[in-house]
Amino acid sequence: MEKYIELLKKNQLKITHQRLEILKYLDENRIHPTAEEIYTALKVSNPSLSKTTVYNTIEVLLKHGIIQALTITAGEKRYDFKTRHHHHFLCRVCGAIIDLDVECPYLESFFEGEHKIEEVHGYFKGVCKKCLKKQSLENNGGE
Amino acid sequence: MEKYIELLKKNQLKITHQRLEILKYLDENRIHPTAEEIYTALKVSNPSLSKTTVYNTIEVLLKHGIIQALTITAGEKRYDFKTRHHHHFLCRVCGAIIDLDVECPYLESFFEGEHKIEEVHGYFKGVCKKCLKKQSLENNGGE
DNA sequence: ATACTTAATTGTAATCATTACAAAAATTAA
DNA sequence: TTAATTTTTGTAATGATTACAATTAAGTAT
Repeated sequence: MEKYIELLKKNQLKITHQRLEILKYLDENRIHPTAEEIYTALKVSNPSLSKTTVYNTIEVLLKHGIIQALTITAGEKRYDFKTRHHHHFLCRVCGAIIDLDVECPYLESFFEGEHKIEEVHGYFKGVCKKCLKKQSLENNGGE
Repeated sequence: MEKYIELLKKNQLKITHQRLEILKYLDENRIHPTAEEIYTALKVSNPSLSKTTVYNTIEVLLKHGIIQALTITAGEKRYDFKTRHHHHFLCRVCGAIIDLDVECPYLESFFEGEHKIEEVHGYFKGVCKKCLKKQSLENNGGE
């Protein structure tokens, strides 16, 4: 828990029980959860937790660049600890969002003298490795 | 208007006044509008138009691959005539969404034996060329 | 440790985009 | 033109997010 206290201190944010819990959850559950998912998961052990607190905390963490928002699925935002740059893959079968370590090596050169790029988001959609394997087993193993 | 009739016929869709208007609007206004924007724009000349019709039509056009959805801005979906593959740039100053003709040449090789990629979305956020120019004029021209 | 000041948390209500649904109207084929 | 089937329409419901005011907690000085 000490690391989350340090993280908040470093950003001159007040250390509250709720913020620590949310940071811990995001750190230990790299599943790009929605606000709802964070709320539901933490409500169990923190019954007094309010959904508004989750939204407030997310907003503060975003503002300080501690987390980042994903808009890969429309109609809901998902959140991610900010680490090195990476892309995301959404599996349409199991719904998992998987981090991808691909990066286009010539990105910079594309924008010489053009727009100023501040954020790069790469989203891929399809079927993940695990679901592909499951499908192929079903097809071959079928009677 | 003949081209939109052909497009609907080719997809075995019923030719209705509303569908033709929506197709025409999307074709002539390549601004990646939201359902709301389409509705507001067409309501002027088609007062009987219902928002539900816009959503219904969008769904049908999506299903037939005539248009595609963008989730670059969270909380709302945006729609785009499906053309050759391209990425998108969102200007945080003027809000414009600009089509980009960049594509990563090594994309395919990244996924050898991995997940099955069905959609590729590249989103960039920052400040567009036009807004950059405006900003630099303001800075230099200011007394 | 106590009191004070300020900021965070909470719960409820409001908002915005989208979806569900049933009745009315329009399209297409005979 | 008529009949069968879809589409359109308007209203109501849903789901995520935001606004807001009262309560509570954190941090600082005493």
